[in-house]
Amino acid sequence: MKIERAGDTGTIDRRVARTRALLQDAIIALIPERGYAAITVDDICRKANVGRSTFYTHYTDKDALRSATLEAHLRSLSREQLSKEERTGSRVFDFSLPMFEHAQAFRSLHHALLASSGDTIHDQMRQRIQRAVRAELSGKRVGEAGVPIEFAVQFIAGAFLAVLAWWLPSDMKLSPAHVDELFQKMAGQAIGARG
Amino acid sequence: MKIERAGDTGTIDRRVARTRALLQDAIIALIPERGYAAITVDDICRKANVGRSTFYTHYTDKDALRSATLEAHLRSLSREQLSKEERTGSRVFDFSLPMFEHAQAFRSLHHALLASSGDTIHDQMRQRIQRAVRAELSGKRVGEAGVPIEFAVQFIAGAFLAVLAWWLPSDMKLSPAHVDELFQKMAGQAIGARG
DNA sequence: ATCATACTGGACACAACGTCCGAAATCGAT
DNA sequence: ATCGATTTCGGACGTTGTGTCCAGTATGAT
Repeated sequence: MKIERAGDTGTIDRRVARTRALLQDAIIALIPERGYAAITVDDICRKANVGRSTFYTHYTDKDALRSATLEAHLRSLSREQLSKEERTGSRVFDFSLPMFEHAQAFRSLHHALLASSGDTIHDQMRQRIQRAVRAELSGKRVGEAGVPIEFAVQFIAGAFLAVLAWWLPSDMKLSPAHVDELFQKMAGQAIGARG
Repeated sequence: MKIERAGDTGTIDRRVARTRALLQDAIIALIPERGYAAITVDDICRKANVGRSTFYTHYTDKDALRSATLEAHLRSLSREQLSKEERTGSRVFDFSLPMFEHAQAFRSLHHALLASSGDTIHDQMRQRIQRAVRAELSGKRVGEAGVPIEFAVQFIAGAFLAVLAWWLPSDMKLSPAHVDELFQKMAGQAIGARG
């Protein structure tokens, strides 16, 4: 599978393509090693065998490189999806399977971009929520079984955090009780609780 | 409501308590202004009217301060929860309502700690997923209604990302198809789709 | 072969970090 | 009120990483 890299629009000097590919590969290789936050531009350049000044002719930032790398891969993913005919069967969401498959194929990439984001805060908060969910879920048996408890924990905790983050800056048009009601409803249905 | 701050164990010199409180308040006030990543230790100290060298006698890092601040608030939250008797009614999860309420009361704190995490990657990825979910959800009408579509989008997208992030580093004992099946099941139930 | 373009490597100023110290201020206890 | 212990202050220091610039060299396109 050929990965298109950021900036492939139109004809491009081979040197440019080469340099960008080297840099993108380098940052992906580096992130699992020491975590994104700890990486310096110099690290990337040494790994890629590219002059540091060259880096700045392509990307303004470490962030810019990361962003471009992610974008390129997501683009190639969408393209794959479009080429396949979508066989919507009993499934509800079509986007997820291709994503899981792509994640498996480009494991190190996804791992680099998702897991070790170096975001301590989110991790701290997330662990707290996960513990709470796990505690409540271990009592009730989950759904009609077949769903590993840890999967359900991740599912619910992730949903909760997303909802919370969405609700917070929204001027709180919904009351806490109302948001909670919505969350309870969807979460309860998700784990197959009898309402 | 009195917030316990990190390090309140035992008797503490007033100066220490004062300094830590000032620093914690400062970082919370600062994060919404320019985003966590852009804040420097010097910024925090100026905002708090605390000498920069003093900062380092209490926290090793900007991260350490942030972490301690979050930890202190979460502790105070758990304490509240314990003091109230838990009236488990038809609700499935007990942790969520207190969390939503706390989030409303300490809005700026939560907003500071959750929303503007400065994590460009997650945001980029998340927006992509949200778009996909929104597209698929706008077709099918959500559940038995009553649930705003955007709420459902956040819920599902958050759950998906959490599951993906959990599955990735787990050596992939589950196949993509299997993980997807689990996800489809819970997500489908969550939006009240007939299986 | 020639020209345009990209890469190099080193120098530069700058910003922020984390450490250290003596002097001043503040606390807790007598 | 006094005194010893502790904390805070402010400033200086070396270090690291950033982003810019330039002149010289290498490489691709035609």
